[in-house]
Amino acid sequence: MFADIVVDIKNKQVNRTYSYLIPSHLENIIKIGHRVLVPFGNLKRCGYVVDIKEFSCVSKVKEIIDIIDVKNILNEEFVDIAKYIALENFTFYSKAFDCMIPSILKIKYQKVAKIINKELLDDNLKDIFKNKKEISIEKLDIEKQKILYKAYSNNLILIENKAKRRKDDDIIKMVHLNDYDKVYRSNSKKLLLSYLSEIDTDIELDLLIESGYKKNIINELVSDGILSIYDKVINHYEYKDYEIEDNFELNNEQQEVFNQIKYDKYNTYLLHGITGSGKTMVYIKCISEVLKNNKNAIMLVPEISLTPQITSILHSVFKNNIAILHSKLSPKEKYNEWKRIIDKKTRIVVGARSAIFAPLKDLGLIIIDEAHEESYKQLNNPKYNAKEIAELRAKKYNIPIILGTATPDISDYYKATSGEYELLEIKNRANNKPLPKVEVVDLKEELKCGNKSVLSKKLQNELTYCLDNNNQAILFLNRRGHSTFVQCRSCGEVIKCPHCDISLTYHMKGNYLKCHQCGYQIVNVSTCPKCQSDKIRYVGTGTEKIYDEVSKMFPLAKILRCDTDSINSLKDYEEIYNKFKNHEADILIGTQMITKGLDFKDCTLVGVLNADLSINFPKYDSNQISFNLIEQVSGRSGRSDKEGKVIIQTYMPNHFVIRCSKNHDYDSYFNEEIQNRRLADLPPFSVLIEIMVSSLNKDIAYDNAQKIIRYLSTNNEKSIILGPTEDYIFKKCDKYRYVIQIYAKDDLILDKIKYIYPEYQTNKDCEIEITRM
DNA sequence: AGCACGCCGACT
DNA sequence: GTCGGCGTGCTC
Repeated sequence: MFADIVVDIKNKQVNRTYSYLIPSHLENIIKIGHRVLVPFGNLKRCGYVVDIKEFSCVSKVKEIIDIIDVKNILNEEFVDIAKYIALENFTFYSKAFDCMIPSILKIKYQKVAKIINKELLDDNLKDIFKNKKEISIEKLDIEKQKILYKAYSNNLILIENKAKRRKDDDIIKMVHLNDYDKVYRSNSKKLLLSYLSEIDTDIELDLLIESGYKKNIINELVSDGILSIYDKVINHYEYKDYEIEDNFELNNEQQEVFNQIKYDKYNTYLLHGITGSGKTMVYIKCISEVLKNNKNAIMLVPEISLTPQITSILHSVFKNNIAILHSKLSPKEKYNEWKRIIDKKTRIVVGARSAIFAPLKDLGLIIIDEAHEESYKQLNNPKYNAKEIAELRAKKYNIPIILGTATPDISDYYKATSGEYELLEIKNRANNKPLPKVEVVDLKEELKCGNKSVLSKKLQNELTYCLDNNNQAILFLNRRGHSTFVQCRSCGEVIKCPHCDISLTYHMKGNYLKCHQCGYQIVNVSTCPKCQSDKIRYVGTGTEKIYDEVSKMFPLAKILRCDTDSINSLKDYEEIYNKFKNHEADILIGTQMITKGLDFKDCTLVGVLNADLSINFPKYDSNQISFNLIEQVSGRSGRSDKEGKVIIQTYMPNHFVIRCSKNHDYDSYFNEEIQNRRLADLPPFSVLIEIMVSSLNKDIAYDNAQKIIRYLSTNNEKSIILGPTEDYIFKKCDKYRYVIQIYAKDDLILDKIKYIYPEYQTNKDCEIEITRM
């Protein structure tokens, strides 16, 4: 038998399958999805079995060396998913496999030098080897490496490539005593043999060695055929009985939604429920239902923000039947959760984007909470959209997907209205409280009145009122990361990255300037690089500045800051979350992080400090992103008996996004936005594709972009092709970047686009990157 | 990725 | 003449 194998090398030239002979002793053992060790050139590499065939048309096939995982960690389903990712998102096959395997299980490759014969070594070499038989080359300094390569070319030593796998916790080496009649004189051998016949069962090798029996004695007996060593796979827990405490009642609206979901066929339900409508309760009922039918469920949530509270709710209901996967787990912790899934110790997986690859079998349901979130798309290595993977898996198992959100993605809602998805709605909050009142403050007017503060008069008053009544407030500023930059007050020079088109970001910790595009750094800048003036100014507009200003205005209030700069781990986040929840602080200032799913009963005021930041962002879906953000953050206000209030600060009070958010009017917003999209041929009326053409040479990049446009334009009638235009960041890492936008309206052009990629696989002067938006 | 092969300049 | 630089092409 032969296996088609994808070799674990991320390189354009080997991004295909290679055919290998399956050795007879591994036939029927090697299955699709197995990881195997294969010879490749003079390398030993990990390979993924993607197909098994009777014949091979290749004349010089090599044989598979060995199987890497005794237990199959991937299967046909994941092989198909990997193919999909590689093909649809223009990436390497092996890269696509990477995201399905816990990092701890990834194969480490190393190059080692081995001694052939000690007598061949001169003093120099002996010194390098010390007393070892083989040494790893990469760790040595360059001079020593040179000596070794020289010795290798003179046939004095061997150099080999090795592939190492982490020791598997669930595979243990067992020692078995065979029948024998040989009599040993060696005392230690006699001792060992008498011990083994005494216990009369197989024993772990490690245990024997721990009890003082020497490895070489055991090995000698193995080579004499007296003992044999074999791998034993431990674990294999079956699902335990589970008690589900789902005896809470759904309200009528929730119950009606629950009743409409059918579990025996592939279907996508769009659950449109306003903030606070109790979507989580519906999810829990649905998951219980699936478990009752002996099937399992995956639930995706965006990033870490939901985990502390969602997991505590789910934990209280599902106990240990739940595994949690998120990006802030250490590789070891991730692996532990992953193994619980593989070992069938858990039946529900909750996690961020990558949890869609959870090796859960017998799927019965996939839930995607906050389905409008952008974070379900991974932007690079490899690019994929967790929603699409969910679709693949749901089709495979013929099961439903639930997309839950208060602010559906425009394309999703369009599909729901056109019948492709099934629309489920919850129109009232679970506690029947009205949505918070929203007031819009025109920042132009504030400026006219001479208020230069980040907080409008209105917001200041509301904040005072809120704090006086011992309530809590959230202030939201949509400024991602650190947005401080450095400017010279003498000449006005803004310090920019020499390799990119953006200004450098100041890092207080460590006192250095860093380019967030290419990583370029300068330490301790005290004078202007242009005019040598020492009048350097740090300009900040991030949450840090807001924090300072608000603490000056409200010196008695306890204030917390929550953004990517102040949060390093899930623990930090949970600490802030719990502090605010327990009312140990009065004001929470933050970025996107604080907009999602949080539930604080004393929070009655939400301030959106600058709604325009996201509306003006140069993206086709900036309206949608803004509406979602405002709606989501508004939903944090007044979730319990206390009435909530929202203040939106903007320079564009008449923009339809602001107008509709003011009344929490999704329908009007949808109608206006879908109209915009229809007129501009934007999704869902086309597939938006961006091709980025980049080169160190500006002209080469431009000419190639032109060439691609000419190619795509021939015989194209329906689709719209725009560009080439300079990218938002025109120069990045010394490369000039041009962008082509395609509003694809038929499959023809999509096929054509797939042909562009191979053309540029070997072009060194000019790179392309294709992204489906 | 890593190596062999082949073509060119610069040196014992 | 040869040594070593890197550009090119191949690995089942």
